[in-house]
Amino acid sequence: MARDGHQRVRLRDVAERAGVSVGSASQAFGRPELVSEQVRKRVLDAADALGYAGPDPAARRLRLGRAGAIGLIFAERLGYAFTDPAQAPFLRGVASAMEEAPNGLLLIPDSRYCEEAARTVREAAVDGFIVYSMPQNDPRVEAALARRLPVVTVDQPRGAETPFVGIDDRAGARSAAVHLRELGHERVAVLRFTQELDVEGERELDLTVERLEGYKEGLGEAWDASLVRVCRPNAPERAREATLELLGEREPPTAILAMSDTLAVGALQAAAELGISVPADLSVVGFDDSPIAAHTTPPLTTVAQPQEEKGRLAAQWLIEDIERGTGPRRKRRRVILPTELLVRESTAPPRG
Amino acid sequence: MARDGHQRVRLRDVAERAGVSVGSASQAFGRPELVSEQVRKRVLDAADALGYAGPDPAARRLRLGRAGAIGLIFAERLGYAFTDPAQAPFLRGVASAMEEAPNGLLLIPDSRYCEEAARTVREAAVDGFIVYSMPQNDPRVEAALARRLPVVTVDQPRGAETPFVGIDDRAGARSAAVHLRELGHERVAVLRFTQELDVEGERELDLTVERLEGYKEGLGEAWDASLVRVCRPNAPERAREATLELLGEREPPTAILAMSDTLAVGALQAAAELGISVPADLSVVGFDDSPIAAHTTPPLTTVAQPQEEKGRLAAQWLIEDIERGTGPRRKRRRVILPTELLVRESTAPPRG
DNA sequence: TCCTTTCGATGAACCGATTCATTCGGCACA
DNA sequence: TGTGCCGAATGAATCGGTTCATCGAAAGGA
Repeated sequence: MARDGHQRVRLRDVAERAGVSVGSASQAFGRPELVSEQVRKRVLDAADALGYAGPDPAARRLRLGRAGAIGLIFAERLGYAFTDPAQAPFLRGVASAMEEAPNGLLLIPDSRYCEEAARTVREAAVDGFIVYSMPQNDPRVEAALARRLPVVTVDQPRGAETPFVGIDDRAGARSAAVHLRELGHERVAVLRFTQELDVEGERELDLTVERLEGYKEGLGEAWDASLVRVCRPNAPERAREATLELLGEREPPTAILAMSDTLAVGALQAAAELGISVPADLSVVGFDDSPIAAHTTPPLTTVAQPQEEKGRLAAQWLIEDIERGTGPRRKRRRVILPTELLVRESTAPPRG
Repeated sequence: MARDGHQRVRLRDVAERAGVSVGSASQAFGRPELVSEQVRKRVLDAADALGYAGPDPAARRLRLGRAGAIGLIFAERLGYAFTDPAQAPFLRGVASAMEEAPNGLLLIPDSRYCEEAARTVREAAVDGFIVYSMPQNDPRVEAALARRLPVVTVDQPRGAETPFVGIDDRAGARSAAVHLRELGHERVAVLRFTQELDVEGERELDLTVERLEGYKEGLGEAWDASLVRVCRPNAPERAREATLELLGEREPPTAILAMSDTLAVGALQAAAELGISVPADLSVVGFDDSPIAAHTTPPLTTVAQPQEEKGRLAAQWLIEDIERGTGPRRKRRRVILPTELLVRESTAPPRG
């Protein structure tokens, strides 16, 4: 027995030591009911003695034709992706749908170099992909589609010929705006995501456009383009700065529509810094109903979207497609889940 | 060409169509410099025509002996894991260390059934594992170690014979407690994690014990075991309830030590609900310096730990080990990164 | 013209398993 | 004793590539 740098132990070695054929050894692990109790024990003992950890995943995968994992392609750099707490419920949904089978979830980190990232997609050992909030024409998305594996798209891009899970962003945004109008707000600022995700190429997030349209529709004549601020990345800091700026103007807004709770948090923070009371002097509405929304001070009025359900559905559909194999394509599935305005304590009629 | 249920296209088919050997076809993809421009073009064209998406990952992995991914084993059910925003920076660190090579990050979801989870670990196509904050003797950890792949442990478990990255939990906790003592607090409550992670078997998180010890040391004679509350899971809700209860007592605490920012958020919320001012009437100290800590109201005093650095280091070490292969084991690496008390605005001397 | 290089293509061996058609041994029954 | 049957073990084929020793042809040099 080699001491430190021991060779990899193969099934063959185990079989040899146990004095049986590789076939039998394989059965002993994979389907015990096909071999005699005796052989099974001998094989297991031999494996033990040799320190054999079980069949090599790569090899069995090749033979079985299944990777036992699904890939998840994120919108931004992996790191930033995790910054938005709204994604946690989505992942939870995905995970819950995957609990039954021993599958893994392969995150595809976005590399600094786009080409590398696409390569990761091409070389990923997975049975299918979930594409989550990606801009259209992203090289990773294209690489995923090129692999001809089952793909389910969530939020973005909407156009592709794949099953799609999304929400009615426009309606959700509109409901937030209408809420403020009904409270009587006239000057409403908007904290929005950036439009171009990449410096080069105008890769738009439809989602951003949709929400913007929704705000516009809901605000009606109260819409004021000069009160729109772009926040990039989607993190509190930029929102805080933007809000400080907005509130410092001669005629500050009485309410803020933020495209995410993360941005709303930044707005709340700016208000607190300036001693401006929310909701008495400023109303704030978020989007997502992320886990933090209920725990901010004051608790955030926000547009809830069923993130967990989205994740669960996407994973479920994908797994179905994978299991059906290259069978007959069902008609393209597509669902738009509803949003709901959750009125908490960050909104109130404007003063005066 | 089959229409819908088209067969999988193999390299062999491409080679045949291009009129070259499989060897050459392989080279055309893998190392273009070894074949003539002419052959390369022919192969690529043939691949195109056949809709060949590139070499099958499973097969090439088998041959290459590298999976091109590392596994990440989390503490709790995958879903809950993502609930704690403190883990985001850790993941970011891991991701950043992985950016260079086209690697994937395989999350191992905890199944409802422990056995399933261990099986996922056994069958995961990865080159190594990062074990992150896991209780000792967890079946998944054991499965990971049994695979004889490189493993790096973070936070937990401390005992294993693997490279280890952690922080000085006790010192961190102590510094938080000392801070409160120096401000003059006498009655200090503690919101702690649970000790047993599983109903059966007392699988302790050393981390919890360590922090508890730290608090005890720092508080000295102000330590009062009757003011300790267990919060499970690690989410604001339980902390909120516990805090409401604590503040409703006849002689409420003037300060709270929370083992995570997530718990601290719950405490802040409870205080806000009761109209108790933080920090005037109640001081709160968190742990982690998670992304939300700076954005709570008021901004949270907390023990910062270098999550991102932990992630980066763990991934770096793991990748080194993987690349060195079964080479000579270096002496066991182990690092305890420093924590730092960040005093923000949630702590002040007690009233009166 | 003949001998060396050099460059590129070839195809067999291999990666580590699973599967399945076949063979074998033993037992029951006629 | 011969036949039939059944459960269990066998081992070759296969999964889809990569690699490398070998070979051939073309080019260069004497």
